Amino acid sequence: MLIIASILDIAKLAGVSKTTVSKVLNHQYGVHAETRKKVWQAASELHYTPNIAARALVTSKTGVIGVVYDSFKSPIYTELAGQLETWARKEGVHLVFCSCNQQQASKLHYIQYFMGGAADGVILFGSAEDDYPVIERLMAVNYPFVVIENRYEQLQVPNVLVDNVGGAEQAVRYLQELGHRHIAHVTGNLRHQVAVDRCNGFKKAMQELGLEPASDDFIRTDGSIGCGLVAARTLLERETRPTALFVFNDLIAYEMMDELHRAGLRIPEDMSVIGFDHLVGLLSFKPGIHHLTSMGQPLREMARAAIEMILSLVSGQMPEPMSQQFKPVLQEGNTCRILESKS
Amino acid sequence: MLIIASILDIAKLAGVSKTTVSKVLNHQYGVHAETRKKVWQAASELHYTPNIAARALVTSKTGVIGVVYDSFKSPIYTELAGQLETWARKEGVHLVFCSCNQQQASKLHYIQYFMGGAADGVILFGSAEDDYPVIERLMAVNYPFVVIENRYEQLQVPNVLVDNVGGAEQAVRYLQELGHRHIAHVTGNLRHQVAVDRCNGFKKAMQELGLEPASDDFIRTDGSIGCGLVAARTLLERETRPTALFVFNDLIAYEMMDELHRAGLRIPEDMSVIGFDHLVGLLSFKPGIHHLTSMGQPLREMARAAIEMILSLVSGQMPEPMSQQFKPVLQEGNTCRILESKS
DNA sequence: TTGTAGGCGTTATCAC
DNA sequence: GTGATAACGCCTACAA
Repeated sequence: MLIIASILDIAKLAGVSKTTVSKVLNHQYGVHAETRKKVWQAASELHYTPNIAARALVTSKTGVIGVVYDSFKSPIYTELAGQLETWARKEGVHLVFCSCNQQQASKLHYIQYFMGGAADGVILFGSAEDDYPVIERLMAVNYPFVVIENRYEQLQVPNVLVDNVGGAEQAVRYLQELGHRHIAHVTGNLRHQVAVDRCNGFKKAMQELGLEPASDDFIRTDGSIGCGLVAARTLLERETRPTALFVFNDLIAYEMMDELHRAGLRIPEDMSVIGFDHLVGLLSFKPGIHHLTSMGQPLREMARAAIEMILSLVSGQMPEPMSQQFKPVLQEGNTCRILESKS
Repeated sequence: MLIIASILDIAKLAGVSKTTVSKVLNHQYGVHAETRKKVWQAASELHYTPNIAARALVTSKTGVIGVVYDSFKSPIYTELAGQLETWARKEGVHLVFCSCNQQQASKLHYIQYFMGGAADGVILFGSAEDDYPVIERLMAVNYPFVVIENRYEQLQVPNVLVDNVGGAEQAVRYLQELGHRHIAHVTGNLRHQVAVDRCNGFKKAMQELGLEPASDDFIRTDGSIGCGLVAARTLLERETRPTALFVFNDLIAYEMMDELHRAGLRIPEDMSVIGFDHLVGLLSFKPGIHHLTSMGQPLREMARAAIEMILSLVSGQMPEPMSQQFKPVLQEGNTCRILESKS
């Protein structure tokens, strides 16, 4: 049987009242040094652990922020988790994470768990458009939340985002400046706003540069593990191939390069590739050769912004500004080559 | 201001008592269909969210298990997180994760958070020897917990582990069968039991095979990101090099291969490498060439065992058996070559 | 300096 | 079928 001592137990053992114990435990003034010592003595003897559920019930504060993921699988997200941790620690709050593995029902459960007193607010990670009900729920009761990497067209919510459109444009322009004219785009899961934005950025830049992409220059994927292989095979089957690829993210890009390599294509000689995310942590242990050129996300700053926003919301203020957007930064590797003009 | 409705609010709106509302919400019998409808109506109107803190206070059950990590950085751990999720869902419980980023104080805080009513039990992830205080605390109050990938010599605790000693032995034997005689071991952080075990397995197998490793055949690392580079350089400086490496884990192995490759060594022609963990998820997007031979961990089974154990503990029974050990499985890639005997 | 009493939102017991 | 009432462990006036 669980034998967790309560304040009452301490009070009995120390021969004082509950109030006195509470005061001592919370480091408040107005208790005799002698008494204080007795209380601490009793507390440690009983291995006292405060019942935060009960405490939260009366103070309605837990000092904890919940973070809701779709999945822990994506390395860029776990990277961001580390950054969030860092800032949270600096601000003196704690973070607990959960992953709903794409199950909307689970997501709702976790949100309710947090709303119901387990956390003071939540950070929601970029996810599907099916999130509207969740968001509406949160807004209805005015529970503090911040969204990372996801926009909701009709709703004005506190969010931290990356300029995916701009980043995509920048990637295309970079390839164009290297001399590429025929550029294809490998999409992510277009049910996610992130993927839509990067795709739109690609379209926009191509149009502005007068490079009309053909319909088969959009290679669609669902962003799942292994989708890069499929995309690569699709590409390999074509009779005329682009000279460069702008790929939704680094994971897919790596998978594709792997498969293209296997088919005998050299990178960047036969195909230039630019990704998105700049997964440095992982890059460090990948056997040589390819250091993927990629649009990097300023994760540190994003994490900081998210923590600051949620904390101001928790303390009852509207964050200023309500929404922050960060610019991706091009990180050059060795997977894009200068194309000599052959025309 | 937060406006979360309570049962009392619903009761007022529906014109019934708190008790009745509670019964309806918990799907209990003995309420008129009419009344039930009214209650649900009022609940949804007020966006009712149950206060799990208050509920936990009276039922002392949350339906949630806490999982405490040292860090989310290790891919093998996030992989395991996914597996835990899967089994937890099957069993109808939810999981929340936290990472203490090597900060012992943080770890204690999270444990207390969970013990104090936020979870029914915790799963502790393989970590440092400094964990004894935490474990003792948990045992003192009889709070349900399971340890994954960590042993405590003097304490008998419910744990799920991998036969690291046996796995290391198997790796060495494999290399020996391929003809290798001079094998070096790159260690992990020897403050972790896992690293000590794999090192001991290496020693044991070498001894049994009559291959006495020299003292500089142990290349020590602290397991942190980038340590593989350092290890590789240490290796490159030596005048006589081993023909094969047994590396603590895949991450370090990849880093080393990267650096060795850069220095002009070919793998497996000039150096055979075997790792530990078999990070398949990551392997899939690594540009060709090297598919690391590695000792794989049966994560699915481990996750299942951990969930089952914690649940039986939560329900008041001792898990049977108290401790489960799983055998690593050799996964052949293309980083180990057959050594022709030159003697 | 210390103690008493009330209430946070929920569930459970037991009358009505 | 329904509704008081008491607890769970904690904090915080306020009284002694």
